[in-house]
Amino acid sequence: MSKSPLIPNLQRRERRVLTDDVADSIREAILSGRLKGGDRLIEDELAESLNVSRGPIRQAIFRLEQEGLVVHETHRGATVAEVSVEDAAEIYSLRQALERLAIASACERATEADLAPLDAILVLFQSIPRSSITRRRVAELDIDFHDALFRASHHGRLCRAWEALRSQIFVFLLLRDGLPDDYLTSWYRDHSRLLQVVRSRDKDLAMATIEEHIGGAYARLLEHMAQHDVLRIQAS
Amino acid sequence: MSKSPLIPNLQRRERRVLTDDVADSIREAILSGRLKGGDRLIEDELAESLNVSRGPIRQAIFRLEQEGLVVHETHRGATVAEVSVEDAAEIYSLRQALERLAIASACERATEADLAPLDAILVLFQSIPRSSITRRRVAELDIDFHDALFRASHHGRLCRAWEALRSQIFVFLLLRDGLPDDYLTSWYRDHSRLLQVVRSRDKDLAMATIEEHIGGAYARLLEHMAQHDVLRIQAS
DNA sequence: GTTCCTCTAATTGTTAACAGTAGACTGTGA
DNA sequence: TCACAGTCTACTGTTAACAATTAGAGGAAC
Repeated sequence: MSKSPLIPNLQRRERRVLTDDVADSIREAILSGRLKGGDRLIEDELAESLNVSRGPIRQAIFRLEQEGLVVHETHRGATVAEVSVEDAAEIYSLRQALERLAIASACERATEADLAPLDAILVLFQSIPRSSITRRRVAELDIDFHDALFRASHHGRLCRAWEALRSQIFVFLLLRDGLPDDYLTSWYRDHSRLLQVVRSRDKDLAMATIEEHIGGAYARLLEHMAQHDVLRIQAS
Repeated sequence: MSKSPLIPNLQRRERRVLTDDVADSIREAILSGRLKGGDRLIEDELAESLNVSRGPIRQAIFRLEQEGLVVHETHRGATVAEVSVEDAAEIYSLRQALERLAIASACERATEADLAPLDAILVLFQSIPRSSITRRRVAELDIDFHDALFRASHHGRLCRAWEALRSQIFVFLLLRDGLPDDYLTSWYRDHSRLLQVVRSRDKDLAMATIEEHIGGAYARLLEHMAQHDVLRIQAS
């Protein structure tokens, strides 16, 4: 019962509501591949399997639509979004525009306290034994790093625009299966370089660095999609 | 490539649903000033005055939150968003990033058919007698013009990011009361220049032009907010 | 065989009643 | 006067039943 010791940390824990849990469940089902592109999301089915009524389900679907994981048509229902090469182009070009602004704002406004989480993620990454690391774990750390970067920009609306893209990027990060050693080393090098240019407070350098960073990620994604038939990740 | 002349205007007429009407009503109430920053949006009140149940009201509130016109807190209800000078900085910096990408994409991908609406808006603007023009009408044409520009970018996700910002920009456009003649002439000159650089297909020139365009709008807004106490548009 | 219609089943949109929470409002004691 | 319980009220979160819409299966006309 005493979930609040005297004064633990004044973090205002935002109250969780059913919709939050439902959205998390469905999102996880999509990201883990249990739900594939094109699959229909039928409110009654979800309601029964998650043991809630349709109200929270509807709201969760609406939220996931904002995240770009779900497509909803009036009177016709919602389906899991399918991603194509064109979607990748949209997602990464928009991402580049957003991250450019994020890193520029971070150069101006980030405090050392804002940058500490970025350091922490890099340290955490290094502390994971290479043998036990997974594709999913790297993807999570990647998203967490950029999350922290957006937060360091102190730009609420920019963060929300990023949140509308984040899950879709995560989908792409999970596409590849292998984790070659050189990828792991370049991951660390690239991200610590990002943090370094923020600390340098050189906006132009920072923007150029992150443009190359995102551009590189997009190039690798395109290459991967060309090799492994991209249509596989669409509805079969 | 004629666009299916057999069946003329088979625009996919999207079905309207109660939530759409409710969202329009509340949005209009906010934009027209009937609802002011800080005002509470009480579901029962809105439901009764609009003669619908709370379900559609709730969905509409979440949609307006997505548009940035409303702030919602769990178990605490929704209020009309208040805008400050800091919000203006966020909105215009994000807008600049989005429009930069939009005009660059439009340079690459817009067809003449995509640009026709832009021409039409300019012609329409010129056709309105200067005596009967209103601040609101100019604001609408302004938003319509940029709407069409985003559509011409053929970038769905970019359009959705713009939609999350559009209404908030509209609020700022309505702030000023006067409509000096030189503003009207510069409005036309600036926007026809935007259309012109898209037609030139010179991405760098286009991005530089729109950066100046948005930057100028932001500068005028700041000046206005400094003169007329900005706090007036917050909750009194 | 094809085209059109009708009907039906599945599924979403809407409503109204119920449950739980946060903040205001009392009254009490120093 | 203030601090602090307990209670109350107004509101949001949730549910389940009802209404409206769509897609598809079958059947009749040609």
